[in-house]
Amino acid sequence: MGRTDYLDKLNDKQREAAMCTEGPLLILAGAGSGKTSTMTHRIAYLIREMDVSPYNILAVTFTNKAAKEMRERVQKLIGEGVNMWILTFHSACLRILRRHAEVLDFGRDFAVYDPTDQKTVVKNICKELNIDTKKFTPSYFLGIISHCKENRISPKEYNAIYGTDFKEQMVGNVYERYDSTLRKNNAMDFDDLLLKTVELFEQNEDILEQYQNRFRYIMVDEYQDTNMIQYTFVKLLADARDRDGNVRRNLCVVGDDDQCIYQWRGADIRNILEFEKDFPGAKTVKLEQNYRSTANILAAAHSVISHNKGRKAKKLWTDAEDGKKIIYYNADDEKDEAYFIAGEINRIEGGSEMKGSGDYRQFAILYRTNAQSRTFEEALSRRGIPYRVLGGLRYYDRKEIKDMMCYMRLVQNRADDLALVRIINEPKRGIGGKTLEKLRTLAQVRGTSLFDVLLDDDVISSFSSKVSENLRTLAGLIETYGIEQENMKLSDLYDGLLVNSGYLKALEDQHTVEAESRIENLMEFKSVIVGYEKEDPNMGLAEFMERIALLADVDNHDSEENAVTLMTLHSAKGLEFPYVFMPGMEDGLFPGWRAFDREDGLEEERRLCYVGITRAKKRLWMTSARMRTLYGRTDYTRESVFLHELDQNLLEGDGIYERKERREDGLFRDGASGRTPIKPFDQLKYAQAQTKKKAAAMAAAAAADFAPGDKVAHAKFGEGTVLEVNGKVIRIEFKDQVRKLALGIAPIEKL
DNA sequence: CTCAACTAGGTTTTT
DNA sequence: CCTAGTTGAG
Repeated sequence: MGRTDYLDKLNDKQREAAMCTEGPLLILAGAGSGKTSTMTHRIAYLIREMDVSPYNILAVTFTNKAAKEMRERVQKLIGEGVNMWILTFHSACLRILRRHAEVLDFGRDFAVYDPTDQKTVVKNICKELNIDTKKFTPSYFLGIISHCKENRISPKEYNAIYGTDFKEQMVGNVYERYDSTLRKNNAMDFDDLLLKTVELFEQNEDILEQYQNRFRYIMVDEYQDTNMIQYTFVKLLADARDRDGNVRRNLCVVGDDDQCIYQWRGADIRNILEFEKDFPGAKTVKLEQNYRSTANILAAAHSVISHNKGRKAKKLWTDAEDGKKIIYYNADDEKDEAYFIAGEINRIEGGSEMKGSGDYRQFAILYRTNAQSRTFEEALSRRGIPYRVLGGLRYYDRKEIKDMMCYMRLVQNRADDLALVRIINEPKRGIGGKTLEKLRTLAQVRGTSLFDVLLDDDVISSFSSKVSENLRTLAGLIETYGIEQENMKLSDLYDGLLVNSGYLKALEDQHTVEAESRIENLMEFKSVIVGYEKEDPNMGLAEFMERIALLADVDNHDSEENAVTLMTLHSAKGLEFPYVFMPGMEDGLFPGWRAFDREDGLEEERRLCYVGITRAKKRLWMTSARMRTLYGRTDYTRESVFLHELDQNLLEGDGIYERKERREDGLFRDGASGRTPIKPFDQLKYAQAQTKKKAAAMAAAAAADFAPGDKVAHAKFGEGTVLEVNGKVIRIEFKDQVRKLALGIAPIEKL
């Protein structure tokens, strides 16, 4: 037995969980209760005390970030680097599938299609089937397809079950074609990674056994967010038998039913609620001591989440001080909200708590939707506060990055028609719809990939000399690098493709600001590649693609960077910050409208709110805006249900935070401020209000522009109308669009 | 075939 | 507000 003093850092419950190594174990870990610490210590304990080889341990998480953190912390505990499977569900499956691809009739280098690729595939199918994509959007089909895959309904089964009406037949048709297209392209989507792995296990007992024997100890993080297929994956691996026939089930799952926020994506909260039923003899350990937040923050979180029904009984407690109260600010509009938050960050940073240390990493602004980030970016940069935005448009979704990735994908996997179509005329090679159509039909008739058609010189020669020349060059390029990739450095391959494809030159010739920034992005991508190379000098193309395919934007951020963090509440799960802002606390935004479609939609939003509140260590702000412009429309709002549910005693003052400063542009009259009284939330009224909302909002917006006694003037301005109040231009109506203008436009007299 | 100009539609959350 | 798709002129 080694020294176990590293376990002293754990509290009794945590230690109990860490040292319980055999049989099924459920760790109900409340927010901030030292979940990761417990898990990593458990792994360390297995290795150091129970003589378990790291080789025999599998730990799965949902995010790369969580996997990375766990690995780092385990390494710290047991010393040297360990080659252990601490991976996300998807990357674990991907690894398994690469090894056994042939068994499933896939090529070893199958591609992984991201949502953009999926959309393209469905779009093409819709075109083939003459489906009006305005009536049925690609995402409509993809939603159903994904749902099917999560619940293991094959296209055949779907048709058998649902083939009744026209719409369902159409969906079934699309699903079937989607599936065969991916297979033909030697590609899998995210859902496939799990689905095919489960199928592999079920259809090949020997392979399953091989993994069962290897992974004798399995741990699952965020178990509350597992869906049906993930559950099956875990169950298959855990239901192993020992030599003497006993079921082993050394499965440890960790989670918190209050933090289940992915039900909309198929997560099944029952997995955690019924763990003890699924795995008889399971032991349950509850971690209820919170080490993260002040007592006030914890109480606030509790006052909100306790409105949910059907929770596992547990209550977090803490030794920490009460701390400051929660600040609520009801802003005029989203700009005012953003300026307030920027001001508060300045105030705290320069205040007694931080004494101007300039450490902006301590702040986070957590919003419901990515669309909200813009206003904050503006307000923060005006005040010179550094920030970084996570999520939103993914780095790898940028056109130029995707294009280069497609070049690389094609080199790796020539059957990837999607990639070829994307880059065949990028840069411009004079290949339009007609040429492409010809190639497509040929490929279809011959039953080969598009690329194979390009290699047929007879075909190529039939085009005009310019086109055929270009196509030959392209095909040659891909072919050459296909051969050379083996003994090439990854970054050289990238450079080679970038230059020899003409992609870089085409951008350089544009001489526009946009092209410049694209080139910059491509250079940045190169440094990403070089970074990977440094990590592993032998990294091949396949491995690189694999690593990058499953990367989310959130994983890409540098946590060392001194900046305020802006991200969605969803991405914030698992993180913590001393100072947290939760803007947009308005019905319709948070909780979002869609929450009312589902039976327990509101409960899920409430859990999201709980997640947000419990991210805060020291202080928490909540804000709302009385008027909000989102997606170009301005609407009046009302305060979020969650604000009403919050224990009002925990709010500073009586819930009203007096504004410290006014916006200097003077768009709003002083008399306009004032707080809507708190009324109990009434869902029915709320729904009715929604139907009348548009008309009311339009009338209200018009009335809001001026008050009785204001000097109002209209004037024609080109094709639009200018509205001026008290000598200041408020807005311009242009055709049917209303554009609010930045100040600085000339007053009417001067027009 | 390419480019620019315009229109229409869609906007929660992610591996 | 965005962007993706369409249209029409070169």
